[in-house]
Amino acid sequence: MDIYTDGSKWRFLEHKGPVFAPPYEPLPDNVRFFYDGKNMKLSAPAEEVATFFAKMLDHEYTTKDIFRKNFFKDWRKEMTPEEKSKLTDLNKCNFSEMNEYFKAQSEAKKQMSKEEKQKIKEENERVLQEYGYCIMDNHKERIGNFRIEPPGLFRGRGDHPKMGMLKRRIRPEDIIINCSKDSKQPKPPPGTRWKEVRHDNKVTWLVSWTENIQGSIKYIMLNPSSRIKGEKDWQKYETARRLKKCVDRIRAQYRDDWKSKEMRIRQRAVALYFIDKLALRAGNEKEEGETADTVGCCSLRVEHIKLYPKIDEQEYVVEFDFLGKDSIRYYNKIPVEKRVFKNLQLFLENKQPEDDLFDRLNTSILNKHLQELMDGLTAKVFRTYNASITLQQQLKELTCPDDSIPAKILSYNRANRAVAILCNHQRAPPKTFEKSMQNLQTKIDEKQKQLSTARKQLKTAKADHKASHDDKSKKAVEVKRKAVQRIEEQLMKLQVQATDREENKQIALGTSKLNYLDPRISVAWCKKWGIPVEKIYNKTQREKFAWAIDMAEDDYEF
DNA sequence: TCTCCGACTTGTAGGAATCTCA
DNA sequence: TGAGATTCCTACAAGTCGGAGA
Repeated sequence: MDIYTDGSKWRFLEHKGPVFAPPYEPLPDNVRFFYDGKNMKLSAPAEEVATFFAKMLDHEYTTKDIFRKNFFKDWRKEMTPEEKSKLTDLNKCNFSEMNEYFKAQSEAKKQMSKEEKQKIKEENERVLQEYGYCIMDNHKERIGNFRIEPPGLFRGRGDHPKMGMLKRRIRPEDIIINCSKDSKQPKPPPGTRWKEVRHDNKVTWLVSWTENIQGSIKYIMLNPSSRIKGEKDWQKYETARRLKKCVDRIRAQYRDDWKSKEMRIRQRAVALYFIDKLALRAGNEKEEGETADTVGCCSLRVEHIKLYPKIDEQEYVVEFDFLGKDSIRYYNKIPVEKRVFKNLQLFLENKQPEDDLFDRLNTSILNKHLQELMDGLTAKVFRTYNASITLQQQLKELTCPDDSIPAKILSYNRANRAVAILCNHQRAPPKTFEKSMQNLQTKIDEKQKQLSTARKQLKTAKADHKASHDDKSKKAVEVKRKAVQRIEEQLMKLQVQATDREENKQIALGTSKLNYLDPRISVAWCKKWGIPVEKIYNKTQREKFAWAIDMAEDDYEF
């Protein structure tokens, strides 16, 4: 599928390098910091780190012990010896003037005149034009993230042991540039130099640096609309379609393996069943103490499942309760085949809650096995496959040919939602959720009042007509009848909207749409039912899925 | 076989931009 | 016309997976 057969990703690559975070601007003298009630002027490096904390004062993070502890430890490293000896207790630090200053700043920004805002916009556009594009082979391509991450306090998700640590400022000396030999090399800012300039066309990134919290590498890569990303995306869905062709065979095989004499094979087969049926992630091992304690399928522990031989009229029920990626809770209670249940009981024997459920299995073993079953098959392909096939099935099931366009779009959202639920894509309910539901309810109530008034009027009109039997009263009845009908429709629409919103309260549709659903299914559906593709994909999404919009006809089958 | 690292995909939060309605 | 609601978009964290090296 790659355009080059030797594993190289490009022949020519030219870009302008990254945009660095603006330098620190010291606070004006009237913005004070207090320690133990006393005003204290901080050195510039200490002040900068203090402002990171001050900006977050309203955030829950700053109330967490680990965050405070990590922050204070790293902050002290930036202090002068004098500051270090004075500032020994974070609880005695008063950042409130700083906090108010930044709030005022952002307020002022909002209040800027149209002209000032326009000027900023133009400057941003200029930077985008200069740094936001590169030439890869014969195309000008949009770069994804050409700005280097500014310094700040690390915000890990969930119970992250490193939250609050200082993310240091990235300098040109930290930066590795990747471009082709025959290109015009990006220049480092005056008086600085790059860490390295290399010409590696086996990778797709343009710029990289090592981040100081986990020691991992960060990259600048191309935008999803680029050829290189689009082709990879297409390839991903083609792999999932190949799985469709052999999934029955694979399922039969793992069901058979539930009976294996070998423990490792039974574990592998049960894990694969979960990955297939429940769309669980693979679950790599993680270094303890370096990250939040989260798991996927292969790293599930005894404490994450409960077995019920019989509960609520159902037999062989497994209850899952664990924190997955981004510390999102996965909770599910499902009946499984008797064999799976018996195997799980076996796996649990003589184990402590913190022991691995699949002690003879890891992602590398599982993926090696999958590779043997199908070329290019890995655990995550099941998620892609099951998501896409579910969308296709649901669309078939839910779309009514006679429905209006809004009703069809509602069906699309419901199909999308089924996938999001399968993949456990949750979101925090929007802060304004209750209020917006209330507003909608008010509208519904008003509509209902309107309806009952209209119905009364219809009744009166009917009575009038019965009494007079003239044409005029007959027409009046018709008019009122139409009015009732119209209001009924409007009411139904509002109610559907309310249901849709309620159902979507804790579900995030974006991730599945962007990463799991073969866009050709959606494009074909749009073409088949005459729905403008803009109703399904916004501008960015259409750019990302341009390849699919070009490619798919109305009869496309995943 | 195990560990570590590099490259790349997937994921949510939150701010910016845009829309909607009084 | 401006505030609040909603949608879009970016930032960047957190996964997956393959391969090198011991």
